[in-house]
Amino acid sequence: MSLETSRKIFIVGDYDLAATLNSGQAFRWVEEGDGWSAVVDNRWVFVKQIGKGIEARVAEPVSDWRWLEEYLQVGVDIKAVTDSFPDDEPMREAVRACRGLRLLLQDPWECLASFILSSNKQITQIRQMVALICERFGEPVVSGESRGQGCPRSAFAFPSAARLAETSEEALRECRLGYRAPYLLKSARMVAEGEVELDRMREMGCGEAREELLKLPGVGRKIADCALLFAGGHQEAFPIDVWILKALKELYFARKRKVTPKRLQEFSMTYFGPHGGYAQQYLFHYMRKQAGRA
DNA sequence: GTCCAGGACCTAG
DNA sequence: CTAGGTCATGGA
Repeated sequence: MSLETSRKIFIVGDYDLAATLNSGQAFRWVEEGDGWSAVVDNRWVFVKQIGKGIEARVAEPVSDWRWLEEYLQVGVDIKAVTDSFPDDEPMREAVRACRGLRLLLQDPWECLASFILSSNKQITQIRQMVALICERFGEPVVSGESRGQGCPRSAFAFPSAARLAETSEEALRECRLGYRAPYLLKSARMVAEGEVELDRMREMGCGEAREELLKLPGVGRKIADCALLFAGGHQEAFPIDVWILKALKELYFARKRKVTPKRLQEFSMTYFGPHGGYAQQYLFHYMRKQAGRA
C-alpha cells in the first residue's frame, strides 16, 4: 500500500515552467498567482516553480505521480537535447533566450483536437475555444469534498472523442469554433470508431503515424506534426506554422529570393537533427518573445 | 475599419 | 508542385 499525497516536489534543474506552459504547445494552463493550474489526465493540478524544481498540488490525493512526471517530462536530459541542435548563431540565440523550455508529452486526443481548432487562430483564442468545449462537454473532475482548499469551484476534463462524437456541429459552433466545427466533429467520430488509432501513435514510426493522422479532416501536415511532436513523442516532427516560416526565411534563407515550401520542409527535416522538433519549439518561442517586446 | 491569427482544402495553372 | 481564394471569429 503506497501513501496517498496531494503534494509532490520534482527535483529538476533547467526547467522553466512559464516558458513551457506558455509556449503554445498546450492550451489549458491558467496562470494563478505564483503558479499555473490545469486539468491533466482527468486531475486538477497546480504547479509552481521552486528553487530546486517544481512543486505540484492536486485536488484529489494520489499514490502515483508518474502521470504528471511523464506529462512534464522532468526526466529528460535537456542539455543533451539542446547540445544536439545545430551549432549556428540563430540556434545559439534561441537556446539562450529560452533556457529551461521543455516539450510536454500530452494526451493524444486532447492535443490533436486542440490543434484542429488552432488553424488560423491566435493562441489566446485557441485557449478560449478549448475552455468552452471542456466546460460544455467535459466531465467534472473536482468533487464536493475537495472544493475550497485552494482548489477551484469546478474544473472539467477535456471531452473524449466519443463524447464529442455525439455532439452536433451546431453545438460546437456555439463554442465559437467557426468552420472548424465540422472538422472536429468528423475527426472525433473517426477516432471514436477506431478508424484512426491515436493510442498507437507512439509505437508507430513517425512517417507511418503521420499518414494515419492525415486521414482525419482538418488535419494537414502542420497539425499532424504538432500531434506527433507534442503527444506522439516523435521529436523529429517539425511543424511549420507562420512563425516558423518567418524564422526559417529570415534566419536561414535571407539571401534567397524565393524558397518553395517543399524546400523548407526538406531543410527542416534534415538540418536540425534528431530532436528537430525540440529545436523548432525553441525557435517558435524565441520569435514570439522577440515580437512581444517590439 | 483593417489586418491577421501555431491552416486546411479546393481549384486552376 | 505551386499560387490564390475561401472558410468563421475576434484580438491587436
